[in-house]
Amino acid sequence: MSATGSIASKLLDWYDRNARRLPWRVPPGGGEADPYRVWLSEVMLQQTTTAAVAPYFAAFTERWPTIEALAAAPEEDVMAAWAGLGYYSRARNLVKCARQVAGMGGFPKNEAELRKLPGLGDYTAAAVAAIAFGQRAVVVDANVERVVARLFAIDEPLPGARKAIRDKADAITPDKRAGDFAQAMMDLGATTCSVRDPQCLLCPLSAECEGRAKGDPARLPVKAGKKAKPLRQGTAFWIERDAKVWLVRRPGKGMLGGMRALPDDGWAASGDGSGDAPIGGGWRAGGVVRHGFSHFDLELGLAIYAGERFAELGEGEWWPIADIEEAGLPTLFAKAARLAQA
DNA sequence: AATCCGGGGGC
DNA sequence: GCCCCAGGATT
Repeated sequence: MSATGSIASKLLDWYDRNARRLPWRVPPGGGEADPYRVWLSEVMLQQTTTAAVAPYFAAFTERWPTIEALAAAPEEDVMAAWAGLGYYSRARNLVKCARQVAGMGGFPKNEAELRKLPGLGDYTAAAVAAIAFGQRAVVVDANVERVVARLFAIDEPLPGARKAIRDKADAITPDKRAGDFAQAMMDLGATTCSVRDPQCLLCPLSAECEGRAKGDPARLPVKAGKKAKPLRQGTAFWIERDAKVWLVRRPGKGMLGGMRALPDDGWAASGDGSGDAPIGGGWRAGGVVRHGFSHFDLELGLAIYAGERFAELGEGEWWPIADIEEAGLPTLFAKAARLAQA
């Protein structure tokens, strides 16, 4: 057997004995996967840990058991159900994709067609093709990047090394059991071949691993340096009347796009907020919320309304404060709402 | 090729 | 605090 073929068979053998049990996963040898559940889980798992996804996956599949059910749901219901999971363009694309696929009578079964669907990039299209449809596809996520960079001692820093890594992943991907192979690589990267502390003594590929042979596999993959995150300041406005609070809908694109929110002063990654309140009258300081986003940190001051000029309010809705949990506020504004009621 | 886009867990 | 995570879309 060739060296690359040996890697796949050793890994699959390891997977048969050590596969993680995950809510969206069919165990090895456990039968057919449901493409809807595979797709839904893969989208939720984009840049998101399995622990964070689990409760959302349970809630979504309970509420919308099929892609037809999801396709029929109002977009705002899906957005609210996604609240707290982050990267909200995923939720908008989820609805768009569900409606498209339901209209087509089901998911396309090959990678190239899957790749055309909204919210499916190179990774997700390959993962669905392999896991849901058993197609041979080269599935490369952050786990696979790490395992492959170590296995072949690839020193070039990411993201420049992407092509070399993909080529090596292609070379070791088997024709059969491509879905199990992909999940096995991810399990290996998530458990044994972990970021800080690779457990080479437990690894089924240790004999083939060039990174281990060279010593210090934990240094791989090498990553380019990151930019410093700027600190931005902004204000959110708590306007309360008759046990209700004034909420707005954020624009469809950009930060927290399409999500329900407190009115704010236009803070952004590129600069501080204006400090301007949505209506005139008296305001008092209600404290500060600190929140980290992927590319900047935010200090969000909370201003609490003490006036009566409610007629000046523009577009929005009065939301019962007792039901604030159901408003689907992203975490930043959920924190601010808790502060306002404290 | 860079940049924008969330949030939470682990150390 | 810092790094990371079953990435995709846009520019």
